[in-house]
Amino acid sequence: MEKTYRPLDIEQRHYANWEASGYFAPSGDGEPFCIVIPPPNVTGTLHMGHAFQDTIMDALTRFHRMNGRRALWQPGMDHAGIATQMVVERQLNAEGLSRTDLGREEFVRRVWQWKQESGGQIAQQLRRMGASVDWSRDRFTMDDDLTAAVTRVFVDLYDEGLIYRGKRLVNWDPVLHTALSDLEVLQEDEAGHLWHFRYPLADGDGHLAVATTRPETMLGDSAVAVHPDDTRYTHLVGREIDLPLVGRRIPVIADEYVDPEFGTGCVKITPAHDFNDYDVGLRHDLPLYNILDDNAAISDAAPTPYRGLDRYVARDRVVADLDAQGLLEKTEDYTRKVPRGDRSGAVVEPYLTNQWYVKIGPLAKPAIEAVETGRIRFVPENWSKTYFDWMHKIQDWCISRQLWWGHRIPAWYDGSGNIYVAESEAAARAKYELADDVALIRDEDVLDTWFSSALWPFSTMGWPEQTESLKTFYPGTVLVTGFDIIFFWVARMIMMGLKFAGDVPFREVYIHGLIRDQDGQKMSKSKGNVLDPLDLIDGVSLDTLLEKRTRGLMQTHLKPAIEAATRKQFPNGIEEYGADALRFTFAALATTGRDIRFDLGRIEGYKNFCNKLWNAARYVHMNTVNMDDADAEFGAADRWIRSRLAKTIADVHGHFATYRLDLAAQAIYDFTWHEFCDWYLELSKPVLQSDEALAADKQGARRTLVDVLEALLRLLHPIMPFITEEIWQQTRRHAGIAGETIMLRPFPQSADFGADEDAEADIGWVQQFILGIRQIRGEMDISPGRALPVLLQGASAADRQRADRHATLLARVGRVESVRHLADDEQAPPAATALLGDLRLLVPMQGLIDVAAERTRLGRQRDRLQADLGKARGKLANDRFVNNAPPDVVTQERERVAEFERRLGQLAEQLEKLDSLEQTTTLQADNS
RNA sequence: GGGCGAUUAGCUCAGGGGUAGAGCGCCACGUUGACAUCGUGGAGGUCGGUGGUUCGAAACCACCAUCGCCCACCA
Repeated sequence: MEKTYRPLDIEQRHYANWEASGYFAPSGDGEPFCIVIPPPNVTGTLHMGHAFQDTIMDALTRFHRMNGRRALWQPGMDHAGIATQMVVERQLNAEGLSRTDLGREEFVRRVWQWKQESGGQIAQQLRRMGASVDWSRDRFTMDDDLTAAVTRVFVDLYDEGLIYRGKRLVNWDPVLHTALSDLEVLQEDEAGHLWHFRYPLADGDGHLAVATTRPETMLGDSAVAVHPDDTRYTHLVGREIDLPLVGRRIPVIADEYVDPEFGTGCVKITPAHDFNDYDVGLRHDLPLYNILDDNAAISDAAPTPYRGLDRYVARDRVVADLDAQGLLEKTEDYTRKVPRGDRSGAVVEPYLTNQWYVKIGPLAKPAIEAVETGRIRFVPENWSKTYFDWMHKIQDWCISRQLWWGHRIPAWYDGSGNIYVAESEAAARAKYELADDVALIRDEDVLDTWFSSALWPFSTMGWPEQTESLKTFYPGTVLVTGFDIIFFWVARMIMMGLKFAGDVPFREVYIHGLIRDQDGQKMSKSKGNVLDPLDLIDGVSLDTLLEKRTRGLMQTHLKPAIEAATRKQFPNGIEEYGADALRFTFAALATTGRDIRFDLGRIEGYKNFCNKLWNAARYVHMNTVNMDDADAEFGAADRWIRSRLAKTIADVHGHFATYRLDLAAQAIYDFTWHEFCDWYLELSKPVLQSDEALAADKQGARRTLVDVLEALLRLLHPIMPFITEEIWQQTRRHAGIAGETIMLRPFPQSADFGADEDAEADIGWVQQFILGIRQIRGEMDISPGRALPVLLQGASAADRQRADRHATLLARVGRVESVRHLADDEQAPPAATALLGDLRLLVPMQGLIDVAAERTRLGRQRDRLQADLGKARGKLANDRFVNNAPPDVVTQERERVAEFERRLGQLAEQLEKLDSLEQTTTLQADNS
């Protein structure tokens, strides 16, 4: 092995081998385990959120696979209707073409071509992350069989009356020219105005005032509403208004919807362009005036002067015209919510169109129950509340989109506008017994991308065929996803799964947090703070990083600031950390449900951890060449590390079971670094490097080194697959283990290594001994290389035994030159002191130790002890504590006080000696 | 307007009714044949504030502050 760990040399080699060997496919006959990947957009590239999520899913999959489960991580991609169509349309625009120039068929062909050539980069990036997805089952939401599943679901829902077509207000994106669902519309605060207009009463008896943020919509007003209990306006209800600019007579109506406290208490009602007004219109049977067209320009339904004007031009014109007529009362500054399409960013209009809807109530009810009854569990459980909140007030889902890329709606119309829904035109003719000469035209619309995503857990398994996969891997075990798509995706999968696959789609939903930058900001292209996971794996130069962060920037004025910030944070670019360090970082930060600030310090530290492991392995391998089957005797240190490993393994199992990858990572890290490397490796050296040590003892140490390392690699494999495989390929030979890959070896079990309390106590004593000596050495500035003589005072029989038994360890690891027991009546020489229970470790001072420094050191210890003692005594002096606290707590407190007192006594004695010593020294100095 | 979350060492974060933790950073010393991507020792926190429950609160409860997120039709 090389002296230092170099990730890039090894990672890609192993992945290629795993994939080629078919290791990712489910195998064996264990209990099935299944995770479906949240299908990334075909247009997408891997970002930090993916990398984080994929790390979690891969760690879980590898863990369960190693535990004997028939594990499937189902990969695939989403056709991403709007996003993909936008990408290809942009390309066309660059060629001076539009999609209408091409026509639908040719355009769709172009999209497929784009997908073949440049779609799905993310699949390669997933490989770099080490994702053990079963590529042989890769699926795309537009594949023929998945499309068939979509069509089938649509037809079944339609036949059952759960899909309907209706004309009502939808969120209309005037740039993309499509309807959007409520979820795809983001409400954003924007500065605007509130205009107060006077509307003259038709009988010439004055006017009333209305306030609006959208003056142009007054062209479509059907009424003015007041609150029924608003006595200011009771006399106006039932009278009419002369609508200015339009010349229409509209009524004044009373409706509970109006808030008398707001504005003037009079609301203009525009049923065709506002969701609330639409409802008011329905209640009062008001006419709808659709004054906009598909581009959100003023339509022919409005008076001639405004026709064809953009909505914002029309707004200015309306305000000016009303002002000219003296009808503008006042203009206030006002912040309002502006709805924008989440893809286009365009301001969305409530717009009257024909669309397809899913009647959601009957689907939502069982989906709510599934979570209420615990058939599906959210982790952390808190998120079920978010789920319920949304599900209880869920609205019908608008599923039609006026796009070309997507699953085309399986509905046909005849000349009279009758609708026929079936799997195909032929099926429709058969189903509805239509004559061949009836001309049918297919609906132009496609389905919301999320419609097919909702079927993902069973469509990928071959549904509606009752395939072996479906039977085995549905329901899935756990879904791993971000809270941002609980509504978009999780809820809809639950509804569709229950409806069509006969069961919940997964048993648990693990919700993880968002990856943010070091300042807690969301990573986004426009902020220029994006980190590319591949750059963390491979490293990147500053120049490349600057280029990536500023390329294609919309707001070019931010470029200098982004460059400056990037130069400041990454003056030398980003070094190469490797996929394992990145994965370990994600795992260590994966506390459930909480957002994560990505900290480069952490990944740096975990790369060092890789190096630590690497070098520990080098040491183990170095000492275990040509292992034979000679008899082995396990010494205390061997039994100790085995016991510690058993404990760690048990902890890791527990942490995986509760999805606490952070705690699992922490437990492994601590064991590896602070127990195996810091202690066991050091403790093994005296045995292995000694000429006197018995062959069986040496064999015991060798056996332990290689056994523990080998198990540790398996323990770590789910989080760090590459480095563990690389090392394991050597370790297995030393350990005499068969098997071609660590991936398919069993996950360690606690019982493989027994707990050993005696060994833990024994080595615990050795550690305390050595730590005591080290502390003296460190604080007294004694060279680490210098071996120290140690005197033991007040040793019990057990202390004597241990000191003898572990003399070699103390000598070598503690750098102790000699250990001598002071006789009971023997006067201790001046010495630096460490306490180990009743035992005192004395390091004679002669020529070694500065008396004043030792006194300061002991004084500090004494102060600390006294503070603790004071607190403990205070508690015991409190009757209410003694009477009310649990007896064991009181006992424990008494023991602490005794312990503090004993140690304080020892320290006081030592300090006294130092005092007298110093006096002597001073005396001598005076005399000379 | 509702709801949720966060606030612990300089930074990033665990923890959790009785003794405050890790990594990074900091200080000192150190080339002991696994590792300087390291070793050894050390410094550093009245756990956001106030009140309550309790023998005991950093932890539980209430309120407040600050920050963040989600949902919602006030023109």
